Amino acid sequence: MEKHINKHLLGWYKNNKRDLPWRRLQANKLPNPYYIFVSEYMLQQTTVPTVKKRFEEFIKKWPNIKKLSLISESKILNFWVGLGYYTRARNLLKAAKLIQKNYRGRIPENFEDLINLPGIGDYTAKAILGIAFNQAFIPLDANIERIISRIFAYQLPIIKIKKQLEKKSIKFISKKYSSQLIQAFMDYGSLICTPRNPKCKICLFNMNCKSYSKNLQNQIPVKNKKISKKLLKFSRAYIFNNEKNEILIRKRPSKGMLASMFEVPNDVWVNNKKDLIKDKLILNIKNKIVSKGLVKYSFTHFDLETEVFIINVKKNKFLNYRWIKQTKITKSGLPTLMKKIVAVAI
DNA sequence: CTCCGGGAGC
DNA sequence: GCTCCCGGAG
Repeated sequence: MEKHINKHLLGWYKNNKRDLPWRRLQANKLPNPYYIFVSEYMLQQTTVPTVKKRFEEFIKKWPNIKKLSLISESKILNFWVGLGYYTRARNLLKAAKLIQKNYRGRIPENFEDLINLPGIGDYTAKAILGIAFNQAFIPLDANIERIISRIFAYQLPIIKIKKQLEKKSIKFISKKYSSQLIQAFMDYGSLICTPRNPKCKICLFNMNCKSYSKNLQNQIPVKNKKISKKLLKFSRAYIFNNEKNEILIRKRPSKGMLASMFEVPNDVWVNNKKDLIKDKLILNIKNKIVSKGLVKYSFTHFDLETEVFIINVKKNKFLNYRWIKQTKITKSGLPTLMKKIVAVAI
């Protein structure tokens, strides 16, 4: 059955593959390993459409490991703005520096070396080996997990059946066409065997799908049991606007949320509104402070509600701070939350 | 507006 | 098992 499904997938892939910039084939009929390496970091917890917009920009700036290995962390963090999960950017840069130093700039072609690089886990190591080097692996991403759990109609959350999925996935591995098959699976999951309302009617191997035969395709994969309602936290943010229409920003601590990213001054995030404590910068301000409304923002494990204030100040009262022009906010190194906060105020 | 999808580190 | 963001769908 696995061979039969693979054949359909490979045939389908020929005519239906997504045109993605990191997939362009080299003379050896495989993609550029550096492109796969970079794209897999970007694709962790981030959807293809978002990565598509940013990948080519990245490659233009840093076209190979060597170029990338020479830059500083602040450069890559500044680029990463809007992609989120900023640890990925730090790890990508660390990995590039290690590859330049220890492997003369060549992406390692074996599992051991890859998985020891920062930011590369089981999935990413197998994805790089399979897609870029055509080695016989099946990386279990959300698409492939969904397809396999539907084929076998597993009625438990993915997290509970990782072992079974891994075992089943091995039978699908292709020695000869590994690179194409992996990408075929992923595209099929993204376009046909979709998370919601899968297109079972036109699926090429619906006769092999236990979920389809039991009409369970909309229940599988089973959702992870509900995480209790997200915590709501509170903050207040202060837009210091100077006579040149510039806004004061500063760097966040190197640990925790939005680590080392820029921010506008804001109070420590607290669970109860009444526990809010004014940020040091605002304490001795006599100028008029005007509320501009609320910004709600959702993180992985809590939501944040921030009241935004604007204060007109003189630039020379705030030495040792960075300012950015109001007109340059969208292109600035501010993470998305901070851009939304500024947008409410101006 | 709410909900949901998407891997690694510790 | 908890911590890390953001965009798109409904």
